[in-house]
Amino acid sequence: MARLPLYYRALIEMADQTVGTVSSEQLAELAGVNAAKVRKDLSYLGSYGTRGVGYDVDHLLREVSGELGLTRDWPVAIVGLGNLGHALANYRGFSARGFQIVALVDADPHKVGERVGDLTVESVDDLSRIVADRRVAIGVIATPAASAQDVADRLVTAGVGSILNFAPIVVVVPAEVSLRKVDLATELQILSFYQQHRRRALDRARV
Amino acid sequence: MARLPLYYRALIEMADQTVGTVSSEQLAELAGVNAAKVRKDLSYLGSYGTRGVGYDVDHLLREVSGELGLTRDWPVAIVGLGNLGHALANYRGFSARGFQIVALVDADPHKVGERVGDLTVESVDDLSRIVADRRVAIGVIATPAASAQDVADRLVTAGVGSILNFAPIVVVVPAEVSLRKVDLATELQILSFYQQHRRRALDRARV
DNA sequence: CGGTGTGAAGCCTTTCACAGCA
DNA sequence: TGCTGTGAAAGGCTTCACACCG
Repeated sequence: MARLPLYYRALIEMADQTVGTVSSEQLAELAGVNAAKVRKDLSYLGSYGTRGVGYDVDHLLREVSGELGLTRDWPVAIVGLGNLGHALANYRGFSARGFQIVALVDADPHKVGERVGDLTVESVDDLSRIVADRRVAIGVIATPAASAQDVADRLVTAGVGSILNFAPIVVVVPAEVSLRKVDLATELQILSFYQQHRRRALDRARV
Repeated sequence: MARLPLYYRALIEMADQTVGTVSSEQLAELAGVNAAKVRKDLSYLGSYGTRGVGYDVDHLLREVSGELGLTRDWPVAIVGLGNLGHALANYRGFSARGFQIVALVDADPHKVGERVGDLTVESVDDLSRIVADRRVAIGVIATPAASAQDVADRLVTAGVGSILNFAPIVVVVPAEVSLRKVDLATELQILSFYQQHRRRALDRARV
Protein backbone atom coordinates (compact mmCIF):
# COMPACT_ATOMS: atom_id res chain seq x y z
CA MET A 1 0.00 0.00 0.00
CA ALA A 2 1.42 3.34 -1.13
CA ARG A 3 0.33 5.15 2.03
CA LEU A 4 2.37 3.11 4.47
CA PRO A 5 5.44 5.33 4.02
CA LEU A 6 3.34 8.33 5.04
CA TYR A 7 2.25 6.63 8.24
CA TYR A 8 5.79 5.51 8.82
CA ARG A 9 7.05 9.07 8.59
CA ALA A 10 4.35 10.33 10.90
CA LEU A 11 5.07 7.59 13.42
CA ILE A 12 8.81 8.34 13.38
CA GLU A 13 8.01 11.93 14.23
CA MET A 14 5.71 10.94 17.06
CA ALA A 15 8.18 8.44 18.44
CA ASP A 16 10.78 11.22 18.55
CA GLN A 17 8.44 13.21 20.72
CA THR A 18 7.97 10.16 22.95
CA VAL A 19 4.26 10.06 22.32
CA GLY A 20 2.92 6.77 23.66
CA THR A 21 -0.30 6.38 21.77
CA VAL A 22 -1.97 7.81 18.68
CA SER A 23 -5.53 7.83 17.36
CA SER A 24 -6.44 7.21 13.74
CA GLU A 25 -7.59 10.81 13.57
CA GLN A 26 -4.21 12.18 14.64
CA LEU A 27 -2.37 9.92 12.23
CA ALA A 28 -4.72 10.94 9.46
CA GLU A 29 -3.97 14.60 10.13
CA LEU A 30 -0.21 14.03 9.99
CA ALA A 31 -0.38 11.90 6.88
CA GLY A 32 -2.82 14.16 5.08
CA VAL A 33 -5.52 11.53 4.56
CA ASN A 34 -8.81 10.76 6.28
CA ALA A 35 -9.29 8.76 9.44
CA ALA A 36 -11.39 5.94 8.00
CA LYS A 37 -8.67 5.25 5.46
CA VAL A 38 -6.05 5.03 8.20
CA ARG A 39 -8.11 2.50 10.13
CA LYS A 40 -8.79 0.39 7.03
CA ASP A 41 -5.13 0.41 6.07
CA LEU A 42 -3.90 -0.46 9.54
CA SER A 43 -6.50 -3.14 10.11
CA TYR A 44 -5.12 -4.82 7.03
CA LEU A 45 -1.85 -5.32 8.91
CA GLY A 46 -3.73 -6.90 11.79
CA SER A 47 -5.60 -5.48 14.76
CA TYR A 48 -3.01 -3.53 16.65
CA GLY A 49 -5.23 -0.78 18.01
CA THR A 50 -6.99 -0.56 21.32
CA ARG A 51 -10.60 0.59 21.18
CA GLY A 52 -11.20 3.74 23.11
CA VAL A 53 -7.47 4.49 23.20
CA GLY A 54 -5.73 4.29 19.85
CA TYR A 55 -2.55 2.68 18.58
CA ASP A 56 0.65 2.18 20.52
CA VAL A 57 3.21 4.23 18.61
CA ASP A 58 6.23 1.97 19.16
CA HIS A 59 4.39 -1.21 18.42
CA LEU A 60 2.75 0.19 15.30
CA LEU A 61 6.07 1.55 14.13
CA ARG A 62 7.61 -1.89 14.40
CA GLU A 63 4.74 -3.45 12.47
CA VAL A 64 4.86 -0.84 9.73
CA SER A 65 8.65 -1.07 9.46
CA GLY A 66 8.41 -4.81 9.09
CA GLU A 67 5.72 -4.53 6.44
CA LEU A 68 7.78 -2.00 4.50
CA GLY A 69 10.86 -4.18 4.76
CA LEU A 70 12.79 -1.50 6.61
CA THR A 71 14.13 -3.86 9.22
CA ARG A 72 16.85 -4.93 6.88
CA ASP A 73 19.27 -3.02 4.64
CA TRP A 74 18.64 -2.71 0.93
CA PRO A 75 21.73 -2.18 -1.19
CA VAL A 76 21.11 0.44 -3.89
CA ALA A 77 23.04 1.22 -7.06
CA ILE A 78 22.74 4.56 -8.87
CA VAL A 79 23.31 4.53 -12.61
CA GLY A 80 24.05 7.87 -14.28
CA LEU A 81 25.94 10.62 -12.48
CA GLY A 82 24.73 13.81 -14.03
CA ASN A 83 23.27 16.51 -11.80
CA LEU A 84 20.46 14.32 -10.61
CA GLY A 85 22.68 11.31 -9.99
CA HIS A 86 25.00 13.43 -7.89
CA ALA A 87 22.11 14.85 -5.91
CA LEU A 88 20.79 11.35 -5.25
CA ALA A 89 24.24 10.07 -4.30
CA ASN A 90 24.57 12.85 -1.73
CA TYR A 91 21.01 12.61 -0.45
CA ARG A 92 21.08 11.66 3.21
CA GLY A 93 17.45 10.60 3.36
CA PHE A 94 18.34 7.24 1.84
CA SER A 95 20.78 5.81 4.32
CA ALA A 96 18.63 7.13 7.15
CA ARG A 97 15.90 4.74 6.04
CA GLY A 98 18.06 1.68 5.52
CA PHE A 99 18.78 2.22 1.86
CA GLN A 100 22.50 1.96 1.47
CA ILE A 101 24.06 3.22 -1.72
CA VAL A 102 26.73 0.65 -2.55
CA ALA A 103 27.62 1.59 -6.12
CA LEU A 104 27.71 4.53 -8.52
CA VAL A 105 27.89 3.67 -12.19
CA ASP A 106 28.22 5.71 -15.37
CA ALA A 107 28.85 5.02 -19.04
CA ASP A 108 31.10 8.06 -19.53
CA PRO A 109 34.79 7.02 -19.20
CA HIS A 110 35.57 10.55 -17.96
CA LYS A 111 33.31 10.07 -14.98
CA VAL A 112 34.60 6.62 -14.09
CA GLY A 113 37.07 6.97 -11.23
CA GLU A 114 35.57 10.20 -9.94
CA ARG A 115 34.92 10.18 -6.21
CA VAL A 116 31.44 11.11 -4.95
CA GLY A 117 31.10 10.99 -1.19
CA ASP A 118 32.54 7.68 -0.02
CA LEU A 119 32.24 5.97 -3.37
CA THR A 120 34.11 5.88 -6.64
CA VAL A 121 32.22 5.92 -9.93
CA GLU A 122 32.52 2.63 -11.78
CA SER A 123 31.92 1.62 -15.38
CA VAL A 124 28.52 0.51 -16.55
CA ASP A 125 30.28 -2.44 -18.19
CA ASP A 126 30.92 -3.87 -14.74
CA LEU A 127 27.28 -3.54 -13.72
CA SER A 128 26.50 -7.25 -13.71
CA ARG A 129 29.45 -8.08 -11.52
CA ILE A 130 28.73 -5.18 -9.17
CA VAL A 131 25.08 -6.12 -8.75
CA ALA A 132 25.94 -9.74 -8.08
CA ASP A 133 28.87 -9.08 -5.74
CA ARG A 134 27.12 -6.47 -3.62
CA ARG A 135 23.68 -8.07 -3.70
CA VAL A 136 22.15 -4.90 -5.14
CA ALA A 137 18.38 -5.07 -4.70
CA ILE A 138 17.32 -1.72 -6.11
CA GLY A 139 18.68 0.06 -9.18
CA VAL A 140 18.16 3.78 -9.66
CA ILE A 141 18.24 5.04 -13.25
CA ALA A 142 19.34 8.65 -13.53
CA THR A 143 20.62 8.52 -17.10
CA PRO A 144 19.37 10.37 -20.18
CA ALA A 145 16.26 8.90 -21.80
CA ALA A 146 18.22 7.29 -24.62
CA SER A 147 20.16 4.93 -22.32
CA ALA A 148 17.41 4.18 -19.81
CA GLN A 149 15.97 1.04 -21.38
CA ASP A 150 19.41 -0.43 -21.95
CA VAL A 151 20.38 0.21 -18.34
CA ALA A 152 17.09 -1.26 -17.15
CA ASP A 153 17.72 -4.42 -19.18
CA ARG A 154 21.17 -4.77 -17.72
CA LEU A 155 19.90 -4.26 -14.20
CA VAL A 156 17.20 -6.87 -14.68
CA THR A 157 19.61 -9.38 -16.19
CA ALA A 158 22.03 -8.76 -13.35
CA GLY A 159 19.25 -9.64 -10.95
CA VAL A 160 17.90 -6.53 -9.22
CA GLY A 161 14.34 -6.88 -7.98
CA SER A 162 13.30 -3.23 -8.19
CA ILE A 163 14.02 -0.21 -10.35
CA LEU A 164 13.40 3.46 -9.71
CA ASN A 165 13.45 5.33 -13.00
CA PHE A 166 14.10 9.07 -13.27
CA ALA A 167 14.61 9.09 -17.04
CA PRO A 168 11.74 10.70 -18.97
CA ILE A 169 10.77 7.61 -20.90
CA VAL A 170 8.63 4.53 -20.35
CA VAL A 171 10.90 1.59 -19.60
CA VAL A 172 9.61 -1.95 -19.82
CA VAL A 173 10.63 -4.67 -17.38
CA PRO A 174 9.41 -8.22 -16.68
CA ALA A 175 6.43 -8.51 -14.36
CA GLU A 176 8.47 -9.96 -11.52
CA VAL A 177 10.54 -6.77 -11.28
CA SER A 178 8.98 -3.77 -9.52
CA LEU A 179 9.24 -0.49 -11.32
CA ARG A 180 8.46 3.04 -10.22
CA LYS A 181 9.10 6.22 -12.05
CA VAL A 182 9.65 9.83 -11.12
CA ASP A 183 9.46 12.28 -13.97
CA LEU A 184 10.05 15.89 -13.08
CA ALA A 185 8.81 17.34 -16.35
CA THR A 186 5.62 15.29 -16.05
CA GLU A 187 4.97 16.63 -12.57
CA LEU A 188 5.28 20.18 -13.80
CA GLN A 189 3.01 19.44 -16.74
CA ILE A 190 0.34 18.11 -14.44
CA LEU A 191 0.55 21.30 -12.40
CA SER A 192 0.39 23.39 -15.52
CA PHE A 193 -2.66 21.40 -16.62
CA TYR A 194 -4.51 22.23 -13.42
CA GLN A 195 -3.37 25.84 -13.47
CA GLN A 196 -4.55 26.15 -17.07
CA HIS A 197 -7.95 24.71 -16.19
CA ARG A 198 -8.35 26.72 -13.04
CA ARG A 199 -7.75 29.83 -15.11
CA ARG A 200 -10.40 28.76 -17.59
CA ALA A 201 -12.88 28.02 -14.82
CA LEU A 202 -12.25 31.45 -13.32
CA ASP A 203 -12.62 33.11 -16.71
CA ARG A 204 -15.97 31.43 -17.16
CA ALA A 205 -17.07 32.41 -13.66
CA ARG A 206 -16.13 36.01 -14.42
CA VAL A 207 -18.57 36.16 -17.39
CA MET B 1 -5.68 13.67 -16.41
CA ALA B 2 -2.29 12.45 -15.24
CA ARG B 3 -1.64 10.45 -18.41
CA LEU B 4 -1.64 13.35 -20.84
CA PRO B 5 2.07 14.04 -20.29
CA LEU B 6 2.81 10.46 -21.33
CA TYR B 7 0.91 10.87 -24.57
CA TYR B 8 2.57 14.22 -25.09
CA ARG B 9 5.99 12.67 -24.78
CA ALA B 10 5.10 9.84 -27.13
CA LEU B 11 3.69 12.29 -29.68
CA ILE B 12 6.80 14.47 -29.54
CA GLU B 13 8.86 11.40 -30.34
CA MET B 14 6.63 10.45 -33.25
CA ALA B 15 6.56 13.98 -34.63
CA ASP B 16 10.38 13.94 -34.64
CA GLN B 17 10.25 10.89 -36.83
CA THR B 18 7.76 12.67 -39.12
CA VAL B 19 5.11 10.05 -38.56
CA GLY B 20 1.84 11.34 -39.97
CA THR B 21 -0.71 9.30 -38.14
CA VAL B 22 -0.92 7.08 -35.08
CA SER B 23 -3.39 4.49 -33.82
CA SER B 24 -4.55 4.22 -30.23
CA GLU B 25 -2.76 0.90 -30.05
CA GLN B 26 0.60 2.39 -31.04
CA LEU B 27 0.18 5.27 -28.62
CA ALA B 28 -0.78 2.85 -25.88
CA GLU B 29 2.40 0.87 -26.49
CA LEU B 30 4.59 3.97 -26.28
CA ALA B 31 2.85 5.32 -23.21
CA GLY B 32 2.78 1.98 -21.45
CA VAL B 33 -1.01 1.85 -20.99
CA ASN B 34 -3.81 0.01 -22.79
CA ALA B 35 -5.51 1.08 -25.98
CA ALA B 36 -9.04 1.52 -24.63
CA LYS B 37 -7.71 3.93 -22.05
CA VAL B 38 -5.98 5.99 -24.72
CA ARG B 39 -9.19 6.27 -26.72
CA LYS B 40 -11.25 7.22 -23.67
CA ASP B 41 -8.72 9.84 -22.65
CA LEU B 42 -8.43 11.36 -26.08
CA SER B 43 -12.15 11.34 -26.74
CA TYR B 44 -12.46 13.47 -23.65
CA LEU B 45 -10.52 16.19 -25.48
CA GLY B 46 -12.92 15.94 -28.43
CA SER B 47 -13.14 13.63 -31.40
CA TYR B 48 -9.88 14.16 -33.21
CA GLY B 49 -9.39 10.66 -34.58
CA THR B 50 -10.39 9.23 -37.92
CA ARG B 51 -12.03 5.83 -37.84
CA GLY B 52 -10.09 3.23 -39.73
CA VAL B 53 -7.00 5.43 -39.75
CA GLY B 54 -6.03 6.80 -36.37
CA TYR B 55 -5.02 10.20 -35.05
CA ASP B 56 -3.12 12.89 -36.93
CA VAL B 57 0.08 13.30 -34.94
CA ASP B 58 0.55 17.04 -35.46
CA HIS B 59 -3.05 17.90 -34.79
CA LEU B 60 -3.23 15.74 -31.70
CA LEU B 61 0.02 17.19 -30.44
CA ARG B 62 -1.39 20.69 -30.72
CA GLU B 63 -4.55 19.68 -28.86
CA VAL B 64 -2.64 17.93 -26.09
CA SER B 65 -0.19 20.83 -25.74
CA GLY B 66 -3.08 23.23 -25.40
CA GLU B 67 -4.80 21.08 -22.82
CA LEU B 68 -1.59 20.79 -20.80
CA GLY B 69 -1.03 24.53 -21.02
CA LEU B 70 2.29 24.09 -22.80
CA THR B 71 1.57 26.73 -25.40
CA ARG B 72 2.64 29.41 -22.99
CA ASP B 73 5.60 29.82 -20.66
CA TRP B 74 5.28 29.11 -16.95
CA PRO B 75 7.76 30.96 -14.73
CA VAL B 76 9.14 28.68 -12.03
CA ALA B 77 10.95 29.51 -8.79
CA ILE B 78 13.09 26.97 -6.95
CA VAL B 79 13.37 27.36 -3.19
CA GLY B 80 16.25 25.60 -1.47
CA LEU B 81 19.60 25.06 -3.19
CA GLY B 82 21.02 21.95 -1.62
CA ASN B 83 22.01 19.06 -3.84
CA LEU B 84 18.54 18.55 -5.15
CA GLY B 85 17.91 22.25 -5.76
CA HIS B 86 21.10 22.48 -7.76
CA ALA B 87 20.19 19.44 -9.79
CA LEU B 88 16.77 20.90 -10.54
CA ALA B 89 18.25 24.29 -11.41
CA ASN B 90 20.55 22.65 -13.93
CA TYR B 91 17.98 20.24 -15.32
CA ARG B 92 17.43 20.97 -18.99
CA GLY B 93 14.17 19.11 -19.25
CA PHE B 94 12.31 22.04 -17.75
CA SER B 95 13.01 24.82 -20.21
CA ALA B 96 12.55 22.38 -23.07
CA ARG B 97 8.90 22.04 -22.05
CA GLY B 98 8.17 25.72 -21.51
CA PHE B 99 8.97 25.81 -17.82
CA GLN B 100 11.35 28.69 -17.32
CA ILE B 101 13.25 28.91 -14.08
CA VAL B 102 13.21 32.60 -13.21
CA ALA B 103 14.40 32.58 -9.60
CA LEU B 104 16.51 30.58 -7.16
CA VAL B 105 15.91 31.26 -3.50
CA ASP B 106 17.53 30.07 -0.29
CA ALA B 107 17.38 30.96 3.39
CA ASP B 108 21.10 30.47 3.98
CA PRO B 109 22.95 33.85 3.75
CA HIS B 110 26.05 32.00 2.57
CA LYS B 111 24.21 30.73 -0.48
CA VAL B 112 22.64 34.06 -1.39
CA GLY B 113 24.66 35.63 -4.16
CA GLU B 114 26.01 32.32 -5.46
CA ARG B 115 25.61 31.89 -9.19
CA VAL B 116 23.96 28.76 -10.54
CA GLY B 117 23.73 28.62 -14.30
CA ASP B 118 22.36 31.96 -15.49
CA LEU B 119 20.82 32.89 -12.17
CA THR B 120 21.95 34.28 -8.85
CA VAL B 121 20.59 32.85 -5.62
CA GLU B 122 18.38 35.35 -3.80
CA SER B 123 17.13 35.56 -0.24
CA VAL B 124 13.95 33.87 0.84
CA ASP B 125 13.00 37.16 2.48
CA ASP B 126 12.50 38.65 -0.97
CA LEU B 127 10.26 35.78 -2.08
CA SER B 128 7.02 37.77 -2.16
CA ARG B 129 8.52 40.51 -4.27
CA ILE B 130 10.18 38.02 -6.61
CA VAL B 131 7.01 36.02 -7.15
CA ALA B 132 4.99 39.15 -7.84
CA ASP B 133 7.56 40.83 -10.10
CA ARG B 134 8.29 37.80 -12.22
CA ARG B 135 4.77 36.41 -12.23
CA VAL B 136 5.96 33.10 -10.82
CA ALA B 137 3.24 30.50 -11.36
CA ILE B 138 4.91 27.40 -9.93
CA GLY B 139 7.04 27.13 -6.80
CA VAL B 140 9.35 24.18 -6.29
CA ILE B 141 10.22 23.34 -2.69
CA ALA B 142 13.60 21.63 -2.32
CA THR B 143 14.28 22.61 1.27
CA PRO B 144 14.66 20.41 4.34
CA ALA B 145 11.41 19.15 5.85
CA ALA B 146 11.53 21.65 8.70
CA SER B 147 11.22 24.70 6.44
CA ALA B 148 8.86 23.27 3.84
CA GLN B 149 5.54 24.36 5.33
CA ASP B 150 6.85 27.87 5.98
CA VAL B 151 8.08 28.16 2.40
CA ALA B 152 4.77 26.81 1.11
CA ASP B 153 2.87 29.42 3.12
CA ARG B 154 5.04 32.18 1.74
CA LEU B 155 4.63 30.94 -1.81
CA VAL B 156 0.86 30.79 -1.43
CA THR B 157 0.66 34.23 0.11
CA ALA B 158 2.84 35.59 -2.65
CA GLY B 159 0.38 34.22 -5.15
CA VAL B 160 1.73 31.11 -6.86
CA GLY B 161 -0.93 28.77 -8.21
CA SER B 162 0.98 25.52 -7.97
CA ILE B 163 3.60 23.92 -5.77
CA LEU B 164 5.85 20.95 -6.37
CA ASN B 165 7.14 19.65 -3.06
CA PHE B 166 10.29 17.54 -2.73
CA ALA B 167 10.56 17.86 1.05
CA PRO B 168 9.69 14.66 2.91
CA ILE B 169 6.74 16.08 4.80
CA VAL B 170 3.05 16.65 4.15
CA VAL B 171 2.50 20.33 3.43
CA VAL B 172 -0.96 21.84 3.56
CA VAL B 173 -2.15 24.48 1.12
CA PRO B 174 -5.54 26.06 0.35
CA ALA B 175 -7.74 24.11 -2.06
CA GLU B 176 -7.29 26.63 -4.86
CA VAL B 177 -3.55 25.92 -5.00
CA SER B 178 -2.42 22.75 -6.76
CA LEU B 179 0.08 20.65 -4.91
CA ARG B 180 2.11 17.68 -6.00
CA LYS B 181 4.80 15.91 -4.09
CA VAL B 182 7.82 13.82 -4.97
CA ASP B 183 9.41 11.97 -2.11
CA LEU B 184 12.46 9.93 -2.94
CA ALA B 185 12.57 7.98 0.30
CA THR B 186 8.90 7.09 -0.10
CA GLU B 187 9.51 5.73 -3.59
CA LEU B 188 12.26 3.48 -2.31
CA GLN B 189 10.09 2.34 0.56
CA ILE B 190 7.34 1.34 -1.83
CA LEU B 191 9.85 -0.70 -3.83
CA SER B 192 11.16 -2.30 -0.70
CA PHE B 193 7.58 -3.13 0.30
CA TYR B 194 6.99 -5.01 -2.94
CA GLN B 195 10.37 -6.68 -2.83
CA GLN B 196 9.70 -7.80 0.73
CA HIS B 197 6.34 -9.24 -0.24
CA ARG B 198 7.56 -10.88 -3.39
CA ARG B 199 10.15 -12.63 -1.28
CA ARG B 200 7.49 -13.84 1.11
CA ALA B 201 5.32 -15.08 -1.74
CA LEU B 202 8.26 -16.99 -3.19
CA ASP B 203 9.09 -18.46 0.19
CA ARG B 204 5.55 -19.70 0.52
CA ALA B 205 5.59 -21.14 -3.00
CA ARG B 206 8.80 -22.97 -2.16
CA VAL B 207 7.16 -24.88 0.69
C1' DC C 1 -11.63 -3.82 -43.28
C1' DG C 2 -9.55 -1.16 -39.50
C1' DG C 3 -9.76 1.67 -35.90
C1' DT C 4 -12.42 5.21 -33.31
C1' DG C 5 -15.97 6.49 -29.96
C1' DT C 6 -18.76 4.99 -26.22
C1' DG C 7 -22.48 2.54 -23.41
C1' DA C 8 -22.27 -0.98 -20.01
C1' DA C 9 -20.09 -4.16 -16.91
C1' DG C 10 -16.62 -5.03 -13.66
C1' DC C 11 -13.38 -3.94 -10.33
C1' DC C 12 -11.06 -1.46 -6.90
C1' DT C 13 -10.79 2.33 -3.64
C1' DT C 14 -12.89 5.51 -0.67
C1' DT C 15 -16.27 6.90 2.47
C1' DC C 16 -19.98 6.23 5.63
C1' DA C 17 -21.93 4.59 9.68
C1' DC C 18 -22.18 2.02 13.51
C1' DA C 19 -21.57 -2.25 16.32
C1' DG C 20 -18.46 -3.68 19.71
C1' DC C 21 -14.86 -3.52 22.94
C1' DA C 22 -11.42 -1.40 26.49
C1' DT D 1 -17.39 7.24 26.89
C1' DG D 2 -14.07 7.08 23.02
C1' DC D 3 -12.06 5.02 19.34
C1' DT D 4 -11.22 0.85 16.68
C1' DG D 5 -12.64 -2.56 13.23
C1' DT D 6 -15.58 -3.51 9.50
C1' DG D 7 -19.90 -4.45 6.73
C1' DA D 8 -22.31 -1.90 3.29
C1' DA D 9 -22.94 1.97 0.09
C1' DA D 10 -20.99 5.14 -3.06
C1' DG D 11 -17.97 6.63 -6.32
C1' DG D 12 -14.40 6.50 -9.78
C1' DC D 13 -11.55 4.31 -12.91
C1' DT D 14 -10.57 0.54 -16.12
C1' DT D 15 -11.78 -2.77 -19.32
C1' DC D 16 -14.82 -4.95 -22.48
C1' DA D 17 -17.32 -5.18 -26.53
C1' DC D 18 -19.29 -3.52 -30.36
C1' DA D 19 -21.85 -0.09 -33.20
C1' DC D 20 -20.44 3.02 -36.48
C1' DC D 21 -17.87 5.34 -39.82
C1' DG D 22 -13.91 6.48 -43.31
